[in-house]
Amino acid sequence: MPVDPNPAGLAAEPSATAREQTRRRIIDVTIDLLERGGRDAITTRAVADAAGLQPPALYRLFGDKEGLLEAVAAHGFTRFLAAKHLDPDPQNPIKELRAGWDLAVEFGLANPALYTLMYGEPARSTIVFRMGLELLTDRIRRLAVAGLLRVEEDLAAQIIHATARGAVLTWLSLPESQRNTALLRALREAMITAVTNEEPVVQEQGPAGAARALRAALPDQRVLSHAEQRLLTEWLDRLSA
Amino acid sequence: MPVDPNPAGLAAEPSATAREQTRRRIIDVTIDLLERGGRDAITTRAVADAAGLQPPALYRLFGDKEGLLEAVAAHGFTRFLAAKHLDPDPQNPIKELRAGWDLAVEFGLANPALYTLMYGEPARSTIVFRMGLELLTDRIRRLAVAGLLRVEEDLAAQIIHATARGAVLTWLSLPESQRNTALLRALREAMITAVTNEEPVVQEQGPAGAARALRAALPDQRVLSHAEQRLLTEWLDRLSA
DNA sequence: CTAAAGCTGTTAACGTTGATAATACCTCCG
DNA sequence: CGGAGGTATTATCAACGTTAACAGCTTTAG
Repeated sequence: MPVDPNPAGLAAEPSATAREQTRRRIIDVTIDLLERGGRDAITTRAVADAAGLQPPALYRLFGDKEGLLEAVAAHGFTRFLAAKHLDPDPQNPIKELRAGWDLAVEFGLANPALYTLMYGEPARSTIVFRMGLELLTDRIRRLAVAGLLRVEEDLAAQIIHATARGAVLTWLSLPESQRNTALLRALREAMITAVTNEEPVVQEQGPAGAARALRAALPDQRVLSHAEQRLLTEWLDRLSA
Repeated sequence: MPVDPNPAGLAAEPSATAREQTRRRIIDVTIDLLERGGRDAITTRAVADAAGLQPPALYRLFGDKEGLLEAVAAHGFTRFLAAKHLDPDPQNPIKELRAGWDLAVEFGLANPALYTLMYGEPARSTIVFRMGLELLTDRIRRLAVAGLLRVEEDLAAQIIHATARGAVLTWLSLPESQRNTALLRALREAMITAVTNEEPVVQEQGPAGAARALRAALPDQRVLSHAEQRLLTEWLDRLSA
């Protein structure tokens, strides 16, 4: 693993290092090759040729063909997200969740070869997989704060990802004549009902509202001891104030 | 495409033709190689060697490496289904639908390499894809007859397939420490509510929802000490589950 | 019974692929 | 000026998918 050529992080921001520039160029031509000729069009020779290099140069920059593919996957996704502008201050968290799911699916349908590269084999690119999941955390957090989350946050992220992944891959497997957007809508709404509550379980947002809601529901719980519940109740009272 | 050596369908049932026997042997050793060494372990030379043949023999039997992989995918699935015995006269079609979905997912989790081969790339094996969908038609038909189907039959099949596919691939992408069968249950029930008219069981919310809301809002609070917040977070995690 | 036809499988080889060692270029710094 | 260190190149390797040419064996035709 090569070290950062600019460890101090000084200046040098405007134009990235030459190394980074060639990396970007290679990644770009690789994505181009991928979308043009499919997965098998990516050979070290073809990529090097399209980037104006010789094959061994790739190995110094990416270590491996797998490394190149990982870099391509990661960059392809972030590039797509950068093109879209996300609502900076959303108000309806469920609406926002729908939009996020649609965005992920749209990416897959618009870049089938790249998507297949990223999410076809489960073995590859746990990095990209985690990137995608972490992208959801903010949205899910907002749902939780609003008292709209039906399941744990991690599980919610997994459900959202799984439905989107199944939607994209199934869609791409269907012959065009059988593709119907009703499939996408149905899966999205199934995701919504699995992840969210229709009615918020807390009246007002913030710690105080949530604390009051929890305090009201506390008598039903069975996982805390009496002593724990006593102390918890005290804290909830303080938080409610 | 070679013609059936026994077009009349007379006798000759007990032992298949020699051609079919070697095909089976090759397919078997290929599945073995696949499960043992992953996708890349399938090379024409390795397969031929394991089957006691020379590589060109494969080309006469399967035409192509892709043809071999198709045959492997198709046979792997049917072999799994043959091992399970399906309820010949089911009475509750929704229960049967759940069982069918579980079966498909179970197959994926038990044969990850084979499943990835079949359902990783959407381009490959539209044959196997259709086989899987058609396997659902009977179950879906029974739902429709009972008046329990919420959507068109084709769409229902697609939804069932997509949720199972997303479930398996997502599960396999997760590190073992994060795998939780709640994901599978949640996706299965989401599928049920999307496909059938069954009223979703209004699961008792209890304190979990409020606990999740409070946990998400906790970083904003200012009335509890660090230590108190730590302990509280732990309790909230338990209450959320 | 003999000879042609047809499978089935082999040997040998071709072009391509991912990958690496050895080497040349080039720039920066003392 | 003269190394040092990074960068890219040439030459090459082993492995892969695939094909042509040919050899053994069984079945069928005359």
